[in-house]
Amino acid sequence: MSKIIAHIDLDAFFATCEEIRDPSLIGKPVLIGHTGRSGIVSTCSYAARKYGCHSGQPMFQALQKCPQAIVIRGDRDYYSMMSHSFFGFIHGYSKYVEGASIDECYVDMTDALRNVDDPEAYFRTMQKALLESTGLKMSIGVAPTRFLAKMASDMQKPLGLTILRKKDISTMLYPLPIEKFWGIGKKTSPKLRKMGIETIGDLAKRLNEDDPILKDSLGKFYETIKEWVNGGGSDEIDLSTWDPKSVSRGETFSHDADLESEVAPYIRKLAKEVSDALKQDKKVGNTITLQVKDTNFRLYSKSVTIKDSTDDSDVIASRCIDLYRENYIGKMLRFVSVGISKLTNPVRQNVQMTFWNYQDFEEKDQTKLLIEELNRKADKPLFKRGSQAESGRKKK
DNA sequence: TCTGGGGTCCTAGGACCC
DNA sequence: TCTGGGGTCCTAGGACCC
Repeated sequence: MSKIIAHIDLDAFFATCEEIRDPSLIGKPVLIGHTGRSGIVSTCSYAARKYGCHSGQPMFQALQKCPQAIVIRGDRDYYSMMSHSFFGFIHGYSKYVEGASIDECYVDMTDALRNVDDPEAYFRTMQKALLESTGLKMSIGVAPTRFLAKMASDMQKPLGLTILRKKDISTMLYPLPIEKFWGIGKKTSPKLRKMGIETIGDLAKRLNEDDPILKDSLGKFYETIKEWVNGGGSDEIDLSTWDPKSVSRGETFSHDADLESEVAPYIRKLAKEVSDALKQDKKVGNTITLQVKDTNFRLYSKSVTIKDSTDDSDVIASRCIDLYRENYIGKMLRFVSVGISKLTNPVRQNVQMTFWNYQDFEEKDQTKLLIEELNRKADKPLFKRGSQAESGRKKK
């Protein structure tokens, strides 16, 4: 018995939030984003889309297409508050909700629909209830797997409802152009087109023929999507709360720069923001990454792994400035970002605490006894090949 | 026409250890 | 003196998504 997975996506979320706050905007072309140097459209209303505006577009270009558009900078705090009410609303229908971004989620509706005769009517009522209570519009894709639900929610918008059953894959999914496939973007799709793959159906055919050339160019993704196009793949909802694996902040300069004296203040400011974010999340990290973009948009990335994990803004900034200095390329740059990864929770430092105790014992010449004791207590040996003990000993 | 900023995951080569 | 394979970690870069 297959599950019923819904992928729910809010339509033109940021723009709709603005319409809710200021109803005079309803029906007008609205662009969310900033107008400054290299500003882009992050979302736009459906009225603006009629003029050829779309997200990711440079702002000046959107304004050329639609000069009368209303530009709004955007208000992350307000949008995240609206996002909370959306997630609260969805939780009223199912406890199996996985947030995929600020405006989209996967929901296991199997239990919720157990005694429902007309699922379509049920989802329509749900859409209406959200619209009436918050003003938000959602498009829903319903399918037996996450992938199919995601593809389905995009088939009709706004306020769309698409039910995609396994038996309908060949008529509903296969005719779509390859660019619509989730996970195949602007680099891979032209490659596939060169191989004669123009639709998702073409891709499915080649996958099922076990095309070795295709396999070679897709790597690990090959096996995954082979399942997907045949109606397989995950139908699990991950209920764990989001646990960031990296934190970064970046900024485009007000004018191109290359001198350390110009770049370093940006690095310090961004390092402070990264540090604040780490502290708020109660995390520390030990791989520090500096990224810069040159004027040709080439991205360079340099990183260093430090021994002691940190959340300190001075440590992060000085490591990044070192990286900048060591790798100075003498090119004009337009963007810099500071990031940290290999994050851990410093609360979980029991292992280290035990280790300090271990040092006390060491002085009493009971090292071996204690290591044995610790290893007995832990599922796995705490000290692998003595390496952890080595690095810890130097700490003093 | 000239392209933001925040993330995730994958790949591939080199160092080092056993 | 020449030989090997596997595992893990680090680094850089790339593709993709929202």
